[in-house]
Amino acid sequence: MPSVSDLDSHLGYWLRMVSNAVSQRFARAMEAEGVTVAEWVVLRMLFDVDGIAPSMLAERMGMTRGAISKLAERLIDKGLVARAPNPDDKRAHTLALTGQGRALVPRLAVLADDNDASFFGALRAEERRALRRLLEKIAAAHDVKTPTD
Amino acid sequence: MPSVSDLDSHLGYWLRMVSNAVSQRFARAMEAEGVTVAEWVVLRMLFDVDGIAPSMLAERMGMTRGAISKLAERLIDKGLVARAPNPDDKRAHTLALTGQGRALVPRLAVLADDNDASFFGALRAEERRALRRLLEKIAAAHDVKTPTD
DNA sequence: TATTGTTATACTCTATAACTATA
DNA sequence: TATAGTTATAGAGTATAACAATA
Repeated sequence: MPSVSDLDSHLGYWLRMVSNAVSQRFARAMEAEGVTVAEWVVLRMLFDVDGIAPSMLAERMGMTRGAISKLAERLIDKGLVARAPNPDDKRAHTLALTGQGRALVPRLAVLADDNDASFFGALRAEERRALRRLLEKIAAAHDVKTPTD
Repeated sequence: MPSVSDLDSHLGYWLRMVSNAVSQRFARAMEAEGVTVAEWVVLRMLFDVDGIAPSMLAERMGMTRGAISKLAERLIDKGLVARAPNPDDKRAHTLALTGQGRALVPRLAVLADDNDASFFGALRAEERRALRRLLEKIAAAHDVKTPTD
């Protein structure tokens, strides 16, 4: 008979449960620094490319411009990011870290490293490499946005 | 120098990006049936254990009772789930699928199967098994809630 | 007209805490 | 007092669409 597949037969199910657990734990760790996971990603990207248009950020993060606007607003309120007009195109803006934001990123990076280490420490180094490779393969096949695009 | 680790050096980052992509795609597919991903999980669980207390459901899904109440309310409004008083303990309730809910689950299961197949079809069968095993290992090490607990 | 960015609106997910009824 | 469940409140994440300014 064509019966109903089990919930846990779906890889998507496992992926979601594990990913949510990792993210929730990370979010808790970053609460002490007053930052959310999505905010961390923005800060980390700005750390590298300092000075980028909101639309570019949206493109790289796979989000809409509206969502980026909201994120940026919160980071500006927190004094971590600054928004500047673009002299060449008066419609355009540029987002960049403030000194405070730039100083915060390394501290957050430590939390990210720690969280990763403690969570994926359940795997051997070889298994971690395998997981990484599998995730990258799926991402590549489905145009999942990645920070190095 | 003790510089800042790259975003994509974190497994948690990749996991989140891929998981979000899978879930978003699944959510889109189920929109046509008027159901969300969280609702699907509840329906699928009720399909097996028909007749369960909200508190048990919360336990199994790793959610709070408040969150389950809200989910249940929506499913009741949609006519997919029924809430009944428990005669033995007048504080307690029981959640169960309606006929309509029970009829819907197999259709949703097909969508879940299709989504899984199309997303993880980028991997060979052997790789899918490996991914599954790695995720289960992490889940086991961190008390991530699973449907078969 | 098209594009950049913001703002308004809306909905899901989730958590905490207050509350009600019962034990 | 403790427990089962609901309800209230709040914030994060996300999307769509309307809007303003500029190109």
